[in-house]
Amino acid sequence: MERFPSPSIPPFPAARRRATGRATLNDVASAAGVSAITASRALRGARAVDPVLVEKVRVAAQQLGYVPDPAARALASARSSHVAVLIPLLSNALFVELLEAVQHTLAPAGFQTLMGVTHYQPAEEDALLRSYLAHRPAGLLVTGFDRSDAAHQMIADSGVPCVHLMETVSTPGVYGVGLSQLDAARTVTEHLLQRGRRRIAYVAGQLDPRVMQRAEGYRAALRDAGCYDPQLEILDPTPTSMALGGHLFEELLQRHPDVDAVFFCNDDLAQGGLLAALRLQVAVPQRIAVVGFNDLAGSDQMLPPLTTIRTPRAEIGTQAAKMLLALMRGEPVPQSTIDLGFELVVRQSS
Amino acid sequence: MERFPSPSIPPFPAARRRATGRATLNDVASAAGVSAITASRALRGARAVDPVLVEKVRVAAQQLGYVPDPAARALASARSSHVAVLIPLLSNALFVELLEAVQHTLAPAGFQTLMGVTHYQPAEEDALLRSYLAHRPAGLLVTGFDRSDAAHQMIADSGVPCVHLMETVSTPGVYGVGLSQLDAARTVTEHLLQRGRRRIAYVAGQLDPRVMQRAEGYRAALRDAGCYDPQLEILDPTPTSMALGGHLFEELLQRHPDVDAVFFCNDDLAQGGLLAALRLQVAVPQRIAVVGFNDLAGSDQMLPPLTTIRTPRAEIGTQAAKMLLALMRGEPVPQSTIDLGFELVVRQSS
DNA sequence: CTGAAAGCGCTTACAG
DNA sequence: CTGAAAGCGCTTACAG
Repeated sequence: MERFPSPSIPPFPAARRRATGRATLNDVASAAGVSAITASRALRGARAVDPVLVEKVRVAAQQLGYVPDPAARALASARSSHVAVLIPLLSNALFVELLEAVQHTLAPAGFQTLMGVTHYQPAEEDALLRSYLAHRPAGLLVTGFDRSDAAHQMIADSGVPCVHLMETVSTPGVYGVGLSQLDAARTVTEHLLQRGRRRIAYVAGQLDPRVMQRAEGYRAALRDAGCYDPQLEILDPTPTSMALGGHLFEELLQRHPDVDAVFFCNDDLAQGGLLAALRLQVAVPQRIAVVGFNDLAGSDQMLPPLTTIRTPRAEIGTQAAKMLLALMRGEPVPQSTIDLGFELVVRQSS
Repeated sequence: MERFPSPSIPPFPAARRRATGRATLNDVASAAGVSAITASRALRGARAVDPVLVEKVRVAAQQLGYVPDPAARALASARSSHVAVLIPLLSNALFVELLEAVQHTLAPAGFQTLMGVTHYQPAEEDALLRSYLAHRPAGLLVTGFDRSDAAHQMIADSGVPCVHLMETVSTPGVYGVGLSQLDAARTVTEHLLQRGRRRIAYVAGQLDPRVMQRAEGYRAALRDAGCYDPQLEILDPTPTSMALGGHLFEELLQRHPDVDAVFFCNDDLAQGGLLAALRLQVAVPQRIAVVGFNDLAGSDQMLPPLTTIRTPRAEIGTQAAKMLLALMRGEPVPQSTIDLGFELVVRQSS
């Protein structure tokens, strides 16, 4: 009885294999009786391949449970299946909805979304861009047009197709899907004017580019009506929140007892303001009208329900992703800028 | 004068190059006067390399602006720098905070986060897992322990380190960071009992596993107190929202006029309930006490401020990411399960 | 419409 | 502590 039998059949050649055990394109090709490159083309649906062979390859891939290796594909083609999406913040529901729409559109097309949060910091955006661009993404989605020169340069140099979210512009060769923040702000301000308000405040947090564009819309409307008063602007760089909204609302009433309307730059601020009014027993809209921006979850549940501007962020995400898809595929893009507009939603707070 | 001068210097050899123009590891190696493999080891800080050479390589990489190609690295090492994170929903702020913490911990360690949203659908989770696992992620983070057999199998077969989020268990070999949803629910229910409430309702949406674990905690507490009444449970599979909370609150009051407290399974529901109470002029907490779960943004701003359970989701994200980092590096993990607990936050609604 | 060859930019596994 | 060779699994660029 051998305790340590020497194998009668020699072991496999001192394997240098580092294979993962998964089926490879070559496995599929030999199973289908074609070359690797034909299998590759058949699977990608590229170029003309004999339909009979395509079917053979399909079946073989199916049977072997073949899943293409994204790393190999990226290395060989110098382009990955990743799309990097840079958004300022995740704590603003707006961007969450934007992101979900993007992902929902990109995923079925075979692209993975790499999300990066910039926290409104140009330096963070630069770092993310540097890191993500190293991955040679197939496409890039960024928020707004304001960024560092270095960032602009990196994007341009990379040659990666890029679509800008949330704002509108008309610079040729620059792609974007959004709305005019200025026009929307002007619209809701004019709504307050039409309701007879004259002492209208603009209360803002975060002070990112879009918040400042809204400030411009607010100013334009009030200047046209001849009742712009810079004193009625409260601009706080703190990130927006319901708590901040309540706090700034109180501050506003103390500093300007004669104010008869407030335009909050974002709904979370406005919701906090509405709650503060309830706490302070300030009648809305009788004593003071309140309006917000974005129509976030809960605004319709407030007491009174909040008048606001509905922004089409989901549609922005979808359209931007579709535009990017076209750019990545080298297809023609009918228009480089899409303005999706906005909607004034009048509820009981104004 | 030649209109079409033929070049005196021959063009570069009919290049088969498909290079990207970026510096490669070989460029760095020759600039530093070492072999590619030594440069590779020096840059990764792996194995012992002569400190002098390490420095040379560092300088060369710096000067050439070398950025390693993740695709090549993934292909050669059969492991990417991606970590896939599967969460149920992005519309619940809880998961957004969890995700941010994860990303914040993983990014400095050089890992990219790939987020996937399952919408609480096992089939969607299976599809995401299949797709993400094809990318050979370095690690995996999933929410909870409930999933399809296929999903469990895929995770196990992949050999990819995996940490489970949000719940606690003690299955050996299974890694997790979370809290006992049952204990937390029991605690807030006991709080209501201590305040003298006896007709305590449980109002829930979504009905995901954790919501049902909370239901068990609620039942346990009430059974112990001898006042469990299954009639007082309203279980609605609809996703939670403030609007749903308001709606279910009204329904509850109509069906059970004698109810003296409500435990909402999530704060958004509770906030909606509180607003509905205000609208209906139902005194909280005098007529009815209201408590929530998670302590989401705005709960402290409500009227009255909401009593709730604070869950440490950011800390869960951080700890889980750290645990995963250790697993990915093959470092020992002191304990496979971390229970981060919870905190009862008593405000004026109870 | 199809294929043989080369190469993408790294790391593994062996040697020394 | 260092390196030459091979290979990861695809796609590109040429030919035919």
